Amino acid sequence: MNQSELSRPPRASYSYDYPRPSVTVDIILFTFHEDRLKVLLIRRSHAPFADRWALPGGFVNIDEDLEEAARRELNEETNVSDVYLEQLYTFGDPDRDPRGRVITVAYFALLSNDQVNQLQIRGASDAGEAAWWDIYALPELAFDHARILHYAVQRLRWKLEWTALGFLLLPAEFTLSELQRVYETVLHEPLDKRNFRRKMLAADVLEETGNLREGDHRPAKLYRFTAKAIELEQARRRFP
Amino acid sequence: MNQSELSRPPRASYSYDYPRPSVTVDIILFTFHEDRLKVLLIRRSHAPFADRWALPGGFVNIDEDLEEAARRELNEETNVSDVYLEQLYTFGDPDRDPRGRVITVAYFALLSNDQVNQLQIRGASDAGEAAWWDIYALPELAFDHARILHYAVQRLRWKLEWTALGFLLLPAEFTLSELQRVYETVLHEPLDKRNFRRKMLAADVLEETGNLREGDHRPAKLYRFTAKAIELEQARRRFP
DNA sequence: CCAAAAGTGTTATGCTTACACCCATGC
DNA sequence: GCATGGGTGTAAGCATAACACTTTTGG
Repeated sequence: MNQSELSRPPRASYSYDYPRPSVTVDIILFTFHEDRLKVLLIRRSHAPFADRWALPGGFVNIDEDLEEAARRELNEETNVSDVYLEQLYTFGDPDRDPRGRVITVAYFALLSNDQVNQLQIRGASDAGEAAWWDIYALPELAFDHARILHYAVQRLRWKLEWTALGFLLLPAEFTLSELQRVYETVLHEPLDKRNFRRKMLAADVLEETGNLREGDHRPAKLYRFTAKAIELEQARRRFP
Repeated sequence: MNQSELSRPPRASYSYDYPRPSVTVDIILFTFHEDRLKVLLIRRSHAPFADRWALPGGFVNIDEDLEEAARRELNEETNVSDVYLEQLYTFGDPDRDPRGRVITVAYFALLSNDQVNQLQIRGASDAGEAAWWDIYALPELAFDHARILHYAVQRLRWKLEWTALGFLLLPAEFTLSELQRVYETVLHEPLDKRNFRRKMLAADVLEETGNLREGDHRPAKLYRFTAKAIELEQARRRFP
């Protein structure tokens, strides 16, 4: 920024007299549950948009980093602390909140399937109820949250196409079919089983755990992601 | 955001009593000039970081969209109005500005070579002098601007690898060699001439203008980007 | 033995890469 | 005629996409 502004001598109005916007963080927390891609929403209990569903989030404290604020808010509302978080985009349309200027930094988060069950959603008091919603059957959302969520879904798709992040939505051990279902659900298109498996295995990011998923039918091998894969995925590189 | 926060009944402190950060935009304006990738920097005239170079930018007005703020600042300091602009990232480390909490939304901008010459850099008054700096020979920067700029260069590389944005740095008509030099400079690696040309032409985004660049040696065909290419580049798709 | 999901290979096509020489012009 | 940058083709390797049947288990 022209932070030189900040240090200009007082003229008509001193720099710090500029009216300041409020800054919030919003979190789009995705998970994969019962073959559905889900997002966590909170039901608003007050106007505006009372009873409408909204993304979890809240104010950034004055001495707190943005990502830290996102983690804190998420932790306050869901009790989860160990999630993948990445900054998505900053939305600052002056009319996005009817009560005043609120700029929001949106964060995109992935929660593994097994964390979901342990998860204790708080905030039933005045934050209103919280619930997981299927991404393909959403209610009407408050503010510009529909737009934010749409943007987040696009980003998630892109991530899955080019990185190995898919596993972050699954439990530590999973079958290739389960992984494929994640990809199919997120990308919203069917994938060829043989090609999917070959590509995934060729990427050299999976290893067999030695365990089997016993179920109704033929048992399936369980896999986990290798530590190497988790590093690799940080470096944004083409990847299945 | 949990904009529900905003509407919670007053408790210990009313929501709007939260101390608010300042919000600025910073612009990383790239161009390509004399075979160098350049960025516009402004010399600070006041503390902190007096005499250090910084990215252009300034406060977001209370009723102004973020991108609008970026365009306004850019226009105020450089007189350019028709640039490619895209949001880069939001930097919000509480200590990034020694004078207080300043969150900055960074924008990434591309200016074509021929716009550079017409460009009248203003702000010699108290914003200090402005200058184009070679990206590979930068001075020390104020605040966390080195980090922001580094991030912007990464984004620019990525853009060039996967989209056809390269032409935004060049004049309306250019030779394939000139285009190749842009790519080589930005990516910071040599490219094979035949492969580069084939890929570019195969992408079906260039057309001959019919004119030739006359020079010291054999004249070169001039190309322009097709209208289609400019649309296509919006859709983030693999591309030379 | 039947239903259901797991698992497995081959071929054709297109993209990527590596690589070296002739061409047109100005001086 | 020579120096300089403009311009061109081919072959090998690799990734992708399309496609159908057998295996293993539980009931």
